[in-house]
Amino acid sequence: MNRFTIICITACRVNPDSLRGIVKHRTTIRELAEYTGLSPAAVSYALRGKQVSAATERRVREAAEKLGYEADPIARALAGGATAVVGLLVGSLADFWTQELVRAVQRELYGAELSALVADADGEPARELELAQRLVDQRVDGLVVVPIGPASGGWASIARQLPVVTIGDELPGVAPAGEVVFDNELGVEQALQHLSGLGHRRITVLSWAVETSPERDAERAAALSAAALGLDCRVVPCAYSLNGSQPLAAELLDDPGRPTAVLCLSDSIAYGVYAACAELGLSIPGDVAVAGFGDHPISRLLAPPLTSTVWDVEQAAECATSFLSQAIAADGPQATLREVVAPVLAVRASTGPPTPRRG
Amino acid sequence: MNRFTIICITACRVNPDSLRGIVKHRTTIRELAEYTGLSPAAVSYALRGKQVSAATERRVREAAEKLGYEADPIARALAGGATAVVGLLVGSLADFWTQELVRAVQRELYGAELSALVADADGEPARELELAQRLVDQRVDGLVVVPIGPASGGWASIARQLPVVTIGDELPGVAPAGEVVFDNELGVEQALQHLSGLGHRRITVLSWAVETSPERDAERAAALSAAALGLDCRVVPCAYSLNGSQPLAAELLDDPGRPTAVLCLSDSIAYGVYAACAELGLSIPGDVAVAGFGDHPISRLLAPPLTSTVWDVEQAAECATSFLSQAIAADGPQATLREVVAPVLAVRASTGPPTPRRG
DNA sequence: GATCGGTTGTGAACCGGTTCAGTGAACCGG
DNA sequence: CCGGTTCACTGAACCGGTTCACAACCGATC
Repeated sequence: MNRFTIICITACRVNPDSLRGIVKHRTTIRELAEYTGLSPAAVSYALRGKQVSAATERRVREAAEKLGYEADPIARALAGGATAVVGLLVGSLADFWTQELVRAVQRELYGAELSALVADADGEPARELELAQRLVDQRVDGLVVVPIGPASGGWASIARQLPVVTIGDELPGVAPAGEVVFDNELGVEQALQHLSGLGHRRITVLSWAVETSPERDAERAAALSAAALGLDCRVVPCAYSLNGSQPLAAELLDDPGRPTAVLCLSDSIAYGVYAACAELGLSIPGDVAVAGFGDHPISRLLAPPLTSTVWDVEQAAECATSFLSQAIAADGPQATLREVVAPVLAVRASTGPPTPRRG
Repeated sequence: MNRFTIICITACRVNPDSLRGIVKHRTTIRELAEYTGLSPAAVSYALRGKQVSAATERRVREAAEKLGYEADPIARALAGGATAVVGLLVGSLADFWTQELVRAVQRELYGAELSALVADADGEPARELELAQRLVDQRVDGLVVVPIGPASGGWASIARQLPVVTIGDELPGVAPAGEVVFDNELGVEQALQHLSGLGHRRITVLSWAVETSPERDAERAAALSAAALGLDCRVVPCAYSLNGSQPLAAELLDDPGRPTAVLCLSDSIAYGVYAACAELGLSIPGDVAVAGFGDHPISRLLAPPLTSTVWDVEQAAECATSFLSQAIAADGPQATLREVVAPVLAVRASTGPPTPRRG
């Protein structure tokens, strides 16, 4: 059998202009240098307003405008510059409040001309540090963390490499660039006082299943015991989502000796309690009073509307972004910026006085 | 006044090993080359299993393992390789269903060892393309888009540069790498049939305020008119969020000639209607029946539980990620992968027969 | 034994910025 | 007029990979 080899040589002289729009060519700094008659180094400096005369800077800027030059973020990152990307690491994206926080942070970052590389530990504390390292490898300029894991040495090492801002819980011993702290201690105290005031004595706290450091654990225990004067109060760790809390709540409430009130440290958890109550035919707040934490926009639409502790996500996001921007601009270790967000208890119909049990 | 100049010279001989853990040093490909006695090029090839003998490949892999070598994603990206980052561009992160989708996509991407650069157009269609371009500039390997804007020429150009997968609406004329399509036409038809079957005649559809292309607009109009046989059906565009829909719904319902049923093309919109009803003292479904779209996990917890059209976010996310992975691996234009997700109407207590009006 | 084709591996250029050391020119006080 | 600064800019190295063109080597074929 014969084999034919067909050779086809086409001489092709393409006018570069005709490629515009088909293959996009980014203007490089060297082209800009040639155009302005300067060296690439001078252009690089000029664009960042350093070490050049005002006249040159203006000339370069005009040329950049004209040629539509924009620095390649990847090349800039490799050379050690900023990427304008920050990492946003959350403990559990399944939690509705966290979702709202992500939205708010995204909006703020857009205003600050930053992009976000979002990572979700999906409720597994062990995954947190690995994801953080991955973000660092991507050369993010900074990190916003909503921690659920313990504050290990790995965090300290990361915080030394780039600015880290925490939202919600702290990472003790890490010395981040900024902290937006929720005063959980006070929040829990207020909520328990409210329930206690209504006459509840047997209360269960559904806490998030966070692998806290000893200090934070102690903090929380202290808050609980302090506020719990005279209260029969149990703390149960719980998955940070609706699907996680529903079965746990069902088990907890399907018992004549059930608590008269449940305080959930996240609205997502409270939603699971609602679902469990519906399943068991228990009425809220008649059979069991329920309070949440975070105050998701939907909570006031539930039946009954959910009593919840308001944590302002907009404020938290604004602070965190501002802290991070400052730390990135400062470009060196500074004192930790800190903002404590005060809890406000929004009392709604899901909490009322306990009804006396027959038996 | 005297000036003292203090010169302090400290001869400092640092053992490189002692710096470990203080400043993290990434092993580079050249170090790995030196260690194995090969050239950097050979190592690069070996790590990607190309053009090298099996023995060499094994040797390099072992050395990489031993030295803890991991390729720098930034350098790789600059050299034209893959970044293992994909862009996730959503029309409105304020929409709860979109939030769920983002969560699901994140989880899938984690499984595929990809990271996500998330961008939110925040309900503004004009912002969509700009954000997409920004993601392309960041050298993402691909793009997952939940579009709200029109399919302009800009999209076609982007789809030619990298794989694009759409979820939900399509971008006609763009030829993306993959499409996960929601059959909105059928979904709307089913919902309207349900309402019609209950006896509703005057129905308002609160649609998302999407700047659709003519084709999609026509599609939707066709679906509506086809299903709306005998129905007095009005379509009103609405912001894609609770806060956006509540005032609109309040205005719409504060009118004796109000519709007997409202079909919302997103659960977020329906939540706004619930809020408006609470405000106006209208009962659901007695005074007005309400149906949603998307079936957010919370919807079944509302009072009354919301009738909604189920769009499975897990399935959509899985498909989209799979399509994108395939397209990235194929590394060249392929036929568009396509999956149509069928709507399933979950009937709950928020829809019932209309009550006759007095007057 | 010369030629050929295929496999492995190398050297160097390249991606597109940043930055350091160095050079000339202008400037200044003595 | 001279030594010392400061200013504005340049050349070249560098970040850490990828890839192209080519060389060395091998066995098989004519």
